[in-house]
This record gives sequence, structure tokens and C-alpha cells, in this order.
Amino acid sequence: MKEETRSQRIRSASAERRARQKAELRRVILDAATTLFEEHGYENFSLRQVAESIGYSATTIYLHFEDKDDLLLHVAFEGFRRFGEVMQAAYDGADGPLDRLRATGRAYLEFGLAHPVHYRLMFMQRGELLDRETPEGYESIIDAFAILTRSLSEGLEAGVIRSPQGVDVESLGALVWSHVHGLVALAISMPKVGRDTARQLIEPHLDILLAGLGRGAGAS
Amino acid sequence: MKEETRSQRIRSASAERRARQKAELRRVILDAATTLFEEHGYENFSLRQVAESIGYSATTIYLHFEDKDDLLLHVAFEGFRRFGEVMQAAYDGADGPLDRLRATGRAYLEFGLAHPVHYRLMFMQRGELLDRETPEGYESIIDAFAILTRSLSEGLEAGVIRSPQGVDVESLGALVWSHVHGLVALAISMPKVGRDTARQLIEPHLDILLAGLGRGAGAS
DNA sequence: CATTTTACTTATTGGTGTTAAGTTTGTCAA
DNA sequence: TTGACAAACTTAACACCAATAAGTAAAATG
Repeated sequence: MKEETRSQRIRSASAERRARQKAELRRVILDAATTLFEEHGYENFSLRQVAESIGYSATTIYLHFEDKDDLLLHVAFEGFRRFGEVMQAAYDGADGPLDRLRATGRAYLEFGLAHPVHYRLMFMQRGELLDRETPEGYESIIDAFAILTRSLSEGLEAGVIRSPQGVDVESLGALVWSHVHGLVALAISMPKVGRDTARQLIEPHLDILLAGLGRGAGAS
Repeated sequence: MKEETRSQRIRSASAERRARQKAELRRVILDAATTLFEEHGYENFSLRQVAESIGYSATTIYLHFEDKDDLLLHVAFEGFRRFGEVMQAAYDGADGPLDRLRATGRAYLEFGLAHPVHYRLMFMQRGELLDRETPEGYESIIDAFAILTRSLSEGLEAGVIRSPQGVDVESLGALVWSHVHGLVALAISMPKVGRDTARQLIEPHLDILLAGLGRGAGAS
């Protein structure tokens, strides 16, 4: 009995340890991938490099991730997690819906400018990756988007912003999102626009957006 | 003398023919590349495929283009040319600065939705390609952008739009550009947004933009 | 102690861009 | 007309890449 119990304990502890080690290696791979991805960018990112940097053969990665896209998806999740934190901080640091929209807008731009490689992966390069499965990683995306829609809902409720006719809150979120996304996307993609121009334009940009939302759009 | 002249004529005609044939092959390569690029997208586009599709070996391409990026650059130029035509048509089909901005905005969206692969290459994927050299292909880009700034200048002159403080016409162009670019970019990159949402949002989007420009932006 | 499972590696396949080294074909002067 | 030369094009090769299959050594299990 006693022996039986002990061996059982050992067995389960051993299984636990192996699971932990497996999860650890997965983390090591993901961290190395994230670093190398940011360093070399999407185009020059390879599984072989990741494997070499952590002292494993390339095929080992396939024991922890389905394929390259799956690994990239989780690199993107890492980005979404950080992104969510930044947005939440911006939200918390401001008062009232309008200021919150403004603050999150600024934070959004700065995140994009500070992490262009990640930003591209998350929002520009492989959007279809996000349709793969729906694991726990999606929470961060939903959270980040929820911060935006929360500000909008608060603004609608308080009456300080008005949605154009026939546009629900979710679409309104997409509208606001697209506004600042355009600026970020151009800044990190088109050298002619660039970071300085984006920083110069963000305030007028937000002015226009908030003014447009404030008055409601009846034209046309 | 007569023989001398004839041989000279033959010689120059021959050289001309060779130059023409060379240019023709270059065109054939470029057309095949453009087609295959649109079919397979950036990621699955290869020189070997292009070569195979026109019955040449892959290395022949290097006799007419510096490298893959150079070929892609000229594929992008093809896109810019078409894009410029579409924009010009939209401009010509409308009267007055405001309607022209609106018309070009709509046309811009529809171009992006109709040619997402090209749009990505031109405005999202490899903007640094445009910094390579400055051949004749740039005219189309400049032209397309000029259509936008022309409408803006006309609007400023007529007093129907006002630029935010400290924003010159060129930056104002970038601002307007970024507005509609954001919508297009999200539509073709993020499945959650999608074409339908973009088409639904474009009018409110333009309303907000034009309303914001119309009143001037004094708020901070 | 034997068997099976786990973690990992090596080998291989079929693809990529790019360069170097041929080969054929047309041009041109003697 | 012929021999040198250049242009157009191909084959071979290199160094990568993602991905799969087959193999190996150690650990876990009964």
C-alpha cells in the first residue's frame, strides 16, 4: 500500500515535472522566436535560426508548435499582450471618454512606432493567422479592442460623442481604429511619411476624429 | 559609298530590332510577373514560376531586372499606373474640391478592395522599395498623390476646407491619405473587419474627415 | 528486466534567390 | 567568307528555407 502510494506519487510528480519542462522549452522557443523576429523582421525570420539560438535542432520546434505559422501566431500573441497593457495603462491614466480616446490614440501610435515589426505582424501582415484556432491567446486581442469600445460606449452614454446613422458600436470601433491605424501603418511602411510626420499629425488627426464624432455626421 | 550607307542602315536597324526585342521580353517578363503576383500573392511569388510561365530559364530574368526586388518594384509601378488612372477618373468625374475628395476617397477604397495584393505591395509591404532608384516609374506615384493635393489646394483656396494649425499642404495630404488608407488596410488585412464593413464605413468615414477639415481644428 | 513512450536528432524532399560557368547564336571587321 | 567577339540564354551550383520521415538514446512503465 505504502509502496504503491509512493510510486504513484513519484509517478505523478514525474509527469508533472515533464509537463513543466515541456512548457518551459516551449517558452524558451517562443521567447527566442520573439526576440529574433523583432531583430530580423518577418522576411528574415527562420525556424533554423530560432533553433540554433537556443541550441536545439530545427525539428524540435515542431514538437511544440504546429508549424512556422503557428509559432508566428504566438509571437503575435506576445505582441497583443504587451499592446493590451499599454492600452490599458493609457485608458487608466485618463479621465472621461474623450480624453481616454485621445490617450489611447496616442498610446496606439507610440506602440506602433516603437514596435513596428510586431505591429506589422499583428495588424498588417497576416491577419488571417488570427482565424486559425481560438486559444487563450485571443483574450489579449479582445481585451485590447474592448478598451476602445468601452471608451466609445461611455462616450455615447454620456452624450459627448454621437455615432453616425446606422453605425453600431462595434463598427464605430472599427472606424476609430482605422483612423489611427492608417497613420501608424503609413508611418512604418512608407518612408516618405515616416515617424516624425506621424507624430506631427497625430494631434490634428485626433482632433478631426473627435470633432467628427462630437457633432455627429449628418452630411450626404 | 552606297554599300557603306546600306550596311550602316542595316546595322542600325538591326541594333534597333535587338533593342526592341529586348524591351519586348522585358515587358513579357513584367506582365507574367504581374499576373502571377496577383494570382499567388507576395509570399508565393517566385522567379522560377515567372520564368517557367514564359518558357525561359530563371536566370534570364536577371538579364532584364537587377533582382527579385527590382522586378517587384516594377510590378508595383504597374499598380501605381492603374491606380493613378482610377484616381484621375474619379477626380474628373466630380465637381468642386469637396466632392472630388469624396469621389477620390471612394475610388481609393474600391481600388484597394479590388486589388488587395497590389495594394499591399504598393502601400503596406515594401515601402522601402520605393527608395531604390528614381526611374520614370515614379511619375505615376507622384501623379496619384498630386491628384489628392490638388483637391486639397483647391479646397484651401476656395475656403471650403481649412488646414489645422501648423500643417502644411503636403502633411495635410498625408493626413487625408492616412484616413482612407487605414480603412483599406484593415479591410484587406483583418478578416474581422472585411470588405463589407469597409464599404459600410466609408461614407461616415469621409463625413467625419470632411467635417473635421471643414470646420478647422482648434481643439487640443 | 523488457517494453513502450518521450524527447530529440539526422537525413531527405522539394522549394527558394542568386552567382558562376558554360553554350549557342547572331554581329561585325578583316 | 571567315574568325573574333559579344549578346542571349541555359545548366550547374551554392546556400538557404519549411516540412516530413526515419532513426536513436534515454526515461518511464508494468
